[in-house]
Amino acid sequence: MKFETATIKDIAKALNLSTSTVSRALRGSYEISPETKKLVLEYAEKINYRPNPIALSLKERRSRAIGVVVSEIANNFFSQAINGIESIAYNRGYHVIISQSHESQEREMVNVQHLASRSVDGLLVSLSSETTDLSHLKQLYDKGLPIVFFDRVTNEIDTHKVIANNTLGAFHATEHLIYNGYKRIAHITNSPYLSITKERLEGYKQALEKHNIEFNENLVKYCNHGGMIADEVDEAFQKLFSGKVKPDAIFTAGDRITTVCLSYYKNPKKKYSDVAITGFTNTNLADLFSPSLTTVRQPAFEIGQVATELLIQMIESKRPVTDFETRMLDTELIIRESTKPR
Amino acid sequence: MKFETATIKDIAKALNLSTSTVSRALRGSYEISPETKKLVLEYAEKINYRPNPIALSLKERRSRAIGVVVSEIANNFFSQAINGIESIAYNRGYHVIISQSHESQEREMVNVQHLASRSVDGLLVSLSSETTDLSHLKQLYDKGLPIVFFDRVTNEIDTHKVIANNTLGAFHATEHLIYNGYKRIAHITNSPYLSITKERLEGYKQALEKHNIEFNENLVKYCNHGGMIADEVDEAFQKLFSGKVKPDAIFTAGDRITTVCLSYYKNPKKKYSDVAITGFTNTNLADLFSPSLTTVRQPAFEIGQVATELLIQMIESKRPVTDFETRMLDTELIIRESTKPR
DNA sequence: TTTTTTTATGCAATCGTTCCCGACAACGTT
DNA sequence: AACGTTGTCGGGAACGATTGCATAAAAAAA
Repeated sequence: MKFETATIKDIAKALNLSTSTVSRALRGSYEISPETKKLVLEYAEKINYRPNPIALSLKERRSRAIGVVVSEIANNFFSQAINGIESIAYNRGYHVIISQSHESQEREMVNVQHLASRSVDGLLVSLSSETTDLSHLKQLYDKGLPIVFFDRVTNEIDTHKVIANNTLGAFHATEHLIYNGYKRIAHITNSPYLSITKERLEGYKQALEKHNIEFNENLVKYCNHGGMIADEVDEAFQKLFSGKVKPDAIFTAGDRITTVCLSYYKNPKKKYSDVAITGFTNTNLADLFSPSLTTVRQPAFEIGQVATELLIQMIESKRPVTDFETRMLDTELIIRESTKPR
Repeated sequence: MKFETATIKDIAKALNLSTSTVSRALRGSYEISPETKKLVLEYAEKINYRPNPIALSLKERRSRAIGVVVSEIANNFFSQAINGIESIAYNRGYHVIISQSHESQEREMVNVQHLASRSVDGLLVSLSSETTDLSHLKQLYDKGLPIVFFDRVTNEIDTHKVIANNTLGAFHATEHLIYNGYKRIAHITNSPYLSITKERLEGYKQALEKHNIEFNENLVKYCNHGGMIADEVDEAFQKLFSGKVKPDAIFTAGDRITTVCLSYYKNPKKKYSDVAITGFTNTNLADLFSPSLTTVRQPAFEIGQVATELLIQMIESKRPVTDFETRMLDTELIIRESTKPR
């Protein structure tokens, strides 16, 4: 099945003009006489002419499209960030092409390759939890493809980065637990490769240190796929509560981990009602859980916006950008029942 | 900032061959001698040559991209459906470009225009709740752009459609409420323009009729933006409970409406504990609510898959497709606490 | 009337790729 | 020796749009 659109040639033929004249008339060039211009414009309108963006891309060597690579759009943080990305991109005349890595380095590489090779003008990337090898991105970046990282960033590539203040967010959440009397605070977190994991762990440690609570390695559990595989969260949870020293609070890092944890937490057989729980998540259903969930909320929409602005700035810059910044946006601790003093 | 990639010309020049020979060697044409082929292939590999998809699109008059138009990716149903779409599309070598209408006819039109004009080979559409005028889609469809509707469909365009069995799903949910002793069952639903609204209302009515409960117009409230604007759900809720005959159960249609309703339902000031609640939603957090929520779950992933298969079939068909089908997939009623007998 | 200037238009190259032809060896057949 | 095959390869035209340059006709200046 083929889909035929009117081209500049059709107009030229119909009006007995050359394609150049039509092209210029369409773009309102002063060289074209008002009558011809009017003729062309009216005919173009009549047959509903639209310039072929693909031909334009080829000519101008740009596609006016930006690629987004995230792990899962079903994750609240990312769907909100994408809304932020779109809000800026569409206003500036850019398409947004979204692809998901599903936390797999393999799929991330394939998607990036797919998006690159001149079909996008720039990339907005949040790394998968599996990613340790950045050569696929580095190669493209070195060739001149603008890339901005957001949320899950890397130090291996020197470019703009936009992140939440994860360390401070984790610090506040942990300190909040401490203030409410909790002492054995477990931390279930994402893959240790991720920047967000390191930053949040750091905040967690800082809060413990400030309040003279000794850091206990055994209270930190890593879920290498960010909770995408429920089993790994299950295992982390089991291990935490099968040890000698059971935690009296859980601090989770990551949307998926938080909700999956909550479902174990609500296990009807075992009672965890003495255990406090809080975590990073951007769900807007936290009020509806029982107990309602204390959350660390990231400014996802704004992160998406800022990252997009920086990327478009890079794309449209005449000279290579060499001065890079890392924008950090504050998180918000929303206190609800799940962390109240017992 | 510009991003340079190696082209077939670079290879030709380096190897002192013509572009045609290089092109043929790369595609493994039998006309090229094994030695030349090897030479070209090795050099291409060395400089990491990737064919320019834009040039290919222009030449082949197809982009190997399909456009998706949904109201909100943050909606669980849609993000799951998109996963289904992707799973098929990527395997068949198609890109997926997602755009959101945010329940606005205006934005839907802009996005569709943007996606069309030869930059996508076909469209997967779920209409916005505001859409009454389909001329933008009709025009493109008549020109030969393959379109498949899913979830929120229309009769005005004769093409493939993929939907959940909304009528039966609504019927089962309503009947379940009736079996559990509820009699004054309210129905809070989406915009009356939408196919899903009509179908679910129909199922609701059928269940009432079967059990000899008179249909009461006042128990049905419409939220014209599918719950995107919390106020309209608020109003619907208020009206239902300010009347003389208060409902003893609520049946909601739509992800957003269901969760927003739940938050009013959990209003700490007013007590709705006698009121049962259930609705269409694809959240996987229903277990975590309090009370845990009885839901009608749609096979979102499968709907996305089937729609994509049908679309690609249309795109790749040599002759215009004239035989259209409407695939209907079963929903699943998952019974939890929120509808238990009181 | 002739020359210069202005105005309006067309030609052709370009972007990267494919593919229809045509070119031209090195054969084998008559 | 003349011709047809076969195997390799290059030339060049597309695909749709833009744009520098050339050029025709018309208008203005000489």
